[in-house]
Amino acid sequence: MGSLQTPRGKWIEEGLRALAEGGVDAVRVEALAKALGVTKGGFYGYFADRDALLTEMLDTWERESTDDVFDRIEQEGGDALDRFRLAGQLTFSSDRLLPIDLAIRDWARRNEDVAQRLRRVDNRRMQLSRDAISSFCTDPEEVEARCLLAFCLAIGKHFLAADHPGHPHARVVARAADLILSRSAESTADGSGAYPEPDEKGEHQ
Amino acid sequence: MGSLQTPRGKWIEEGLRALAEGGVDAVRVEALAKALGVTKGGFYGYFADRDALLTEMLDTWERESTDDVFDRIEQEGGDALDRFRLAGQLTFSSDRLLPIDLAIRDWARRNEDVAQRLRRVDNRRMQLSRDAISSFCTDPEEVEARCLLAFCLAIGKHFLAADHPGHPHARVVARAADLILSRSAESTADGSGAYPEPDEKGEHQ
DNA sequence: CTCGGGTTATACGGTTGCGTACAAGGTCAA
DNA sequence: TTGACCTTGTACGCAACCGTATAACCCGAG
Repeated sequence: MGSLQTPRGKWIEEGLRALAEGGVDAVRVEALAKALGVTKGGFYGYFADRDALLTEMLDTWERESTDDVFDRIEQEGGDALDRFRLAGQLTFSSDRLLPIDLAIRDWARRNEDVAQRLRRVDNRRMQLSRDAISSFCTDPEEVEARCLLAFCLAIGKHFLAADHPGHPHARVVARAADLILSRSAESTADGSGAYPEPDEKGEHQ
Repeated sequence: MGSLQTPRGKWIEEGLRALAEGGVDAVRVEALAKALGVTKGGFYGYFADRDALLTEMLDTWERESTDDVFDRIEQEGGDALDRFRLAGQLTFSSDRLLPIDLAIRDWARRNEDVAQRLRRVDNRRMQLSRDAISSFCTDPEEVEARCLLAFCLAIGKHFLAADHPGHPHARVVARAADLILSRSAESTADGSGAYPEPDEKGEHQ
């Protein structure tokens, strides 16, 4: 019954680590076994095959990315903007979830099942964004446009390599968030930004 | 001398096709050979190994994505905004370049050499964006922020799966571009958008 | 201690992929 | 026609990986 030595969850965990680091193709049974300090002997006791592991990895990711985040938000309370910001932090400032998220996005471009899951997740997230932005923007189409921009920024910045000579990257990101999440695009000249990016560690310089 | 049967370029071309469709890991010598209707016999006459092919694929992509595009822009002329828009179309509305671009972005996250190339390319593109946006926005930091948003939108939208119920995706994208590329974020209530996305084929519904 | 259930190591067969060696074929010029 | 050169097919060794079978191992219960 008990998974006493290398429990089911360890394989999933290691699988997600490999996915985050090297993409789906890096999730290899024997490689995971080596990383866990065992051989693949036990693996097929828990999973029918590699595909079964991938499915459970996606289940785990989907739960952590939605249910867990929404539970936490429910707990904290706050208005729509607070909830949106907390969700964004929990998801896109997480050293655990962010790299998995990015890897899954690339995976989804080539696998319809994964794309469908991602759509479920993104749609739930998007609703938070919609609620938040609706609180200061009345035009429904503009709300959608701002939502789109918010997500494109949160995700796209990790796929961009351009520099901003003379401007710290974190500051440019904060300023961009400002443009999207403020009632108007008038510059808020102090650059501290209403929605700072706490985990910006100088990527892309 | 002359590459008379399955020229060097054919391998690169097929390699880029495979890259666009399945990512780096899909670029396999024997698979390319089969796609070209030959065996891998000839491959190693042109390339030292698989890595040499990958390098030349990147060379080709970099040239097509920068030099070729810039030449074309030079030819057409126009003000900074025209040039920026044409560059965007040539790059991100190209059935050829776009999928390669996206695949390379994911590749770059795991390979420093590729990341460096991508940085070169993105920085050149970003300068076009900077010139264009500077023509109507004076705050240098805001210019950078808008440039960032423009690129995040152009690229990020392909990594997002969220829907916009009740709003055609193409229209939301056009509206988002409007927000970034108009002097202010005041809604331009007719949704036709100053910067439509000509090649939006209803992705994500 | 001994037995039994669950977990793991080991060994195997099959597939796919890289890179090499060499033979076979085609083409062009002498 | 013949021979040189270039390109390609075929065959090979090697490694990584999947999934299976089976034997060894560890543990707690009786």
